[in-house]
Amino acid sequence: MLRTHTCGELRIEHVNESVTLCGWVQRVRDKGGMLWVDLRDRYGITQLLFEEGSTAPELLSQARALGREFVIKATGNVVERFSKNDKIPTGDIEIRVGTLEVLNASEVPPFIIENDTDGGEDLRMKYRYLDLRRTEVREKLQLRSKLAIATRNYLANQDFIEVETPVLIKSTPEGARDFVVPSRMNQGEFYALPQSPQTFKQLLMVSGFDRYFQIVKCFRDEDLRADRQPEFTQIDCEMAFVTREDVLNLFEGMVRSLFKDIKEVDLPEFPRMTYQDAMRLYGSDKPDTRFDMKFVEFNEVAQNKGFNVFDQAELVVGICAKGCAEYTRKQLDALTDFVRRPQVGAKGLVYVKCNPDGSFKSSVDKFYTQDDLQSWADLAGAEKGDLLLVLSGKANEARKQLNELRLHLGDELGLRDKNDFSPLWVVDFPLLELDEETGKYHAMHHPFTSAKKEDIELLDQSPGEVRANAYDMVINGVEVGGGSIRIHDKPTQQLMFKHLGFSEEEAKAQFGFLMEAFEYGAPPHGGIAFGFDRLCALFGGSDSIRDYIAFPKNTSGRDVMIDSPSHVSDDQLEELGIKLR
RNA sequence: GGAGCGGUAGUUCAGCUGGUUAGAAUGCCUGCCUGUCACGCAGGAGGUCGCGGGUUCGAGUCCCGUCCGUUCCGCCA
Repeated sequence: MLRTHTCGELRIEHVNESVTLCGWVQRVRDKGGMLWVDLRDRYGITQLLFEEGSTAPELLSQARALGREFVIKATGNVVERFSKNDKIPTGDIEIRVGTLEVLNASEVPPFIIENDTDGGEDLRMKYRYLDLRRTEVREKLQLRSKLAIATRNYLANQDFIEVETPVLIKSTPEGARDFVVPSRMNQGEFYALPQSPQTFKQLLMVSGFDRYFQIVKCFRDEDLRADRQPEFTQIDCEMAFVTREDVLNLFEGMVRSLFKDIKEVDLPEFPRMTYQDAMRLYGSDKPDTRFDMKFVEFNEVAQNKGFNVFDQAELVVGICAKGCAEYTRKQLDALTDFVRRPQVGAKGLVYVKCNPDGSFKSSVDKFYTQDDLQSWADLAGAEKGDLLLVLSGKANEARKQLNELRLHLGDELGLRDKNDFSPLWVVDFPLLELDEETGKYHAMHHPFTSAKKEDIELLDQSPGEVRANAYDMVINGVEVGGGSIRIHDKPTQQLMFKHLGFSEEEAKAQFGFLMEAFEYGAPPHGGIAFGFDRLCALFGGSDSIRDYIAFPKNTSGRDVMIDSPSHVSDDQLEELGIKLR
């Protein structure tokens, strides 16, 4: 070992010990007769001292030549500081250096490697290895590591077996675009990288593994977002001989245990909300339940009073913002502008101020009497001092728009505290979703999801109404995980493929192996997969998952550090039998 | 594929209605300083205003195109 201690562990009781530390020069403070060096490693910072008179002149000039991020080894005595620093754990002591060795010099870094960095996102990504030296970023990866280890421990204690599944698999047309890998030995053919190990974990159930999990990389070739990377990590889980309740209970237990162990947070019991209720009350299948502001439908009281916009709308829906009656014209205009942005797409926004004196002031006073507005307020449970905000239009669109407004208001009113955690299960998702462009139905979750028994007969008549045995875990409006009870017999799976528009041949070509496996004693099974990166970001209180990934990609899917993707040589293409346009 | 915002010193940014030599902070370099810890003080170096075209007597500033970054919509079984 080059060192006797780390830069984070020396305390007052180590005084008079001779120690050797290694690390990076964070900063040099030259006070003329005295000179200090902040020496940093991942454990902390320890101050080195050089002093005119007591430090040898050669050593002093050696220290003066140090620059930021030099890697050095320093040996000396631990001494009590003359003036202490209570901001750092090692602030009571410093090292009076006797010998100094530069292990490696450093160029001046392109940005300052401190928590309060001056580096922009782009630059930090290009020099990610420097960015990772910053405590703030390092701690996020440490959190990730702790979460992964705690997850493994929890599941191992529950008799889960971790199994690795292949990364070079088969492309399928359903769902997200696949990343594709050409095969040299089978020219003209391609592997695909898995979007999830879905079929493999189901086959493991057929194999009798009973309880499987894997913390596994998955890949989707779709456009990126702050919470979406082309390669991401799932906690992928599957169990045999279980009901939906078994799955929900076990993984609610897991997440509760993670919060307890890592954040010392006791989560409440996770309420269950149907998809239908989630959409009706929050306009979202992943409602942020940290704050209330549930939707109120005003059709009964607002229609047929002569206000054309509402009269012609399928749905008139609003929210009650507590204590916001004092919003100024400017603030209301800003909210209107917010919902009219193309990303939200509402035509307008109606407000009703419930004044402290019991009167009402609204943007539609021309059409509604004070009594009318009183009935709105009654319906919404609005009190004096509250503000009603109302949208209208086609039901689905109006709900979606109001959801955006609700979240925006939640932010504005400080109702979305990062240290609050409000979990729930959203259950009974629709099995199928109508694709407006093609007019065809596709699986909302995936084609292996089973339908609720009582809904199966609707499959032919009104496929859109069939509910699935599918569930999402939602915390603070983030879809943390999702899963389902699967189909485990061939006829049902065949029926499902038929409804998704697969011909028998297509179904067999793509998933024949799975259906064949179902003929050899497949047990009933179901599971769940958690977005591990999102879970980490949630624990860390971030909206972006990027800092929880050691080497993430930018929004164009590029790694700007190694500069990938990149062209390959003509020889490589030749070998693969690929010709570029 | 679409929309918004951004691109000016190593870095983070300012730069008004187009007008002389493009600024600040920080970092970097030099000097001074014996208790600093965001040390302080004095001085200095540092710019293809993303790129291309246009309007104009004159463009960092206005217009068009393009590239890059970022946020969102579409997309994400």
